[in-house]
Amino acid sequence: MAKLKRCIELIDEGVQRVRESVIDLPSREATLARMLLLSGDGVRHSLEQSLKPNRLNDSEFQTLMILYSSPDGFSTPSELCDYTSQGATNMTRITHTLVKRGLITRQPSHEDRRRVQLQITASGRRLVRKMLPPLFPNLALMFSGFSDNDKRTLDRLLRRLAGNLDQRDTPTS
Amino acid sequence: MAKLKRCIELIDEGVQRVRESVIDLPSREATLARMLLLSGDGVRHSLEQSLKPNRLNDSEFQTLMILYSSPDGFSTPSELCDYTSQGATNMTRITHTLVKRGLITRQPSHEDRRRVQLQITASGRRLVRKMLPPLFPNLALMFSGFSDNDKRTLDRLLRRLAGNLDQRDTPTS
DNA sequence: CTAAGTTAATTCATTAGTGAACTATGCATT
DNA sequence: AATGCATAGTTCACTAATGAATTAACTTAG
Repeated sequence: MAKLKRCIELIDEGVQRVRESVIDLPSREATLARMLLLSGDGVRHSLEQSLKPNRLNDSEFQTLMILYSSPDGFSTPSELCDYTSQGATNMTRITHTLVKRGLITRQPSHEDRRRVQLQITASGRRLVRKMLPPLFPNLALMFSGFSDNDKRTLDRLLRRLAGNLDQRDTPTS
Repeated sequence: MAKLKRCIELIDEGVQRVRESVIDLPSREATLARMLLLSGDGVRHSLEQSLKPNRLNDSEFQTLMILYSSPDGFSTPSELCDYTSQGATNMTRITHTLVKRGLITRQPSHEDRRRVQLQITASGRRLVRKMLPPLFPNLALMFSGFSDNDKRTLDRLLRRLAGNLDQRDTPTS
């Protein structure tokens, strides 16, 4: 990494050259889409660098954070799947590793015996409180040079993009 | 998928709740970072849906596109690694699958015998020209409702973000 | 009450991608 | 020419995530 700007230059050049041989190429949109892919990967990479000392990856961290922020500290695998856009298969693995590390517990639900109750442990809460503050400087750096207005605008545009992306897989027919 | 908006709502709620117990949480930045992760994943998912009928994933497609847009249709694995931010290991795999499908050729370089010359084939070019146009409507949908000004702004903000992310892994010390 | 359908979670096989170690070539210095 | 160092590409072992099939438990319609 540490060369996103260079990648964007290469995208610009590539799109430009493809444009010469492919008519109607929506070059602005193609470039934006590539930059969004790149930004997402860059943010994830930066985040995971910060998480690495604690041997958690992004999806494990996210899962732990949801349990942390849940009012009672409880949830279930399927709920966590919804929240994290992970498949059930992967969530099984994630929760197993978190259990193994003593950050959460799993026990069968009494109301619905298909379900599994997951709960964050005291140790899990402690880890979250320890991990969060060191992430803040990264976030600040990431958006350094962004005015309040820039941030609001980016927020607005990303929400609109999300709405549009949702359309795609919702066949309107 | 098809629920990015829902995920963003959950992020909003989660960040709000974490804010109550963690002082100094930069909630706006945290939300933006999560939305960028989500957007990147959403764009990739949408793109890969479109690529699937041709049994290519994003990194294979990207690799093929670079060879397509290269003036002479030539490149080398290490160059492709730079362009795609893929590791050399993975590029070995990617080029092997593209060769197997007859979309590119590989032959040892004469100038430098460590190198491998990769070249897109006529069949590879044909596939690219066939695949591109069906992607355009998706790109249009993705940015529907975006004014020219919105697109310019998003472009500008993402470039700035990329610059900031590059800082992170470049220890200024 | 029971048959059919749905949901929750898991297992297994497979795909993608990474890091470390290795081979071979080229390059620079003496 | 011999030594040391850097680069290009590969292999191998491993991690992360997905899709298909499976098991068990709940739900609903007849």
